[in-house]
Amino acid sequence: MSSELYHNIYAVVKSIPFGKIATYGQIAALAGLPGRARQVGYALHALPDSSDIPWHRVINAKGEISIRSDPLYADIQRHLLESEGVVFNSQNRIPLPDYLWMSRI
DNA sequence: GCAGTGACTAGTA
DNA sequence: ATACTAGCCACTG
Repeated sequence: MSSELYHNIYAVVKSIPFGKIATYGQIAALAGLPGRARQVGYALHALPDSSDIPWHRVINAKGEISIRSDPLYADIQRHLLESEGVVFNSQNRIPLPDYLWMSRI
């Protein structure tokens, strides 16, 4: 099932540049779903692995990788991000001001 | 149709 | 810094 809003979410995620990240809340707001960050997570969850959507560039508001039912994906996501030059700090977090796609200001 | 779940977030303590 | 809470709403059984 692919509603127009889901399509919108995917379009926004696709527009995140290489080496940059965005939060679920940002994606929701840009896709016309202010305050519905959970729906972004659900939309990405419904994505097939073969998708060309850069889902790994979406992280939570703390700069951490959100764990799915299968924790294996956290490793995959981290690896994908590191291959794009994203550096994690000592707490396994991404310094948001350094890599955030769009400023929160 | 109702209740539980979840790749979330901002607020409060 | 961590822990808990309310709000959020599509999806699932």
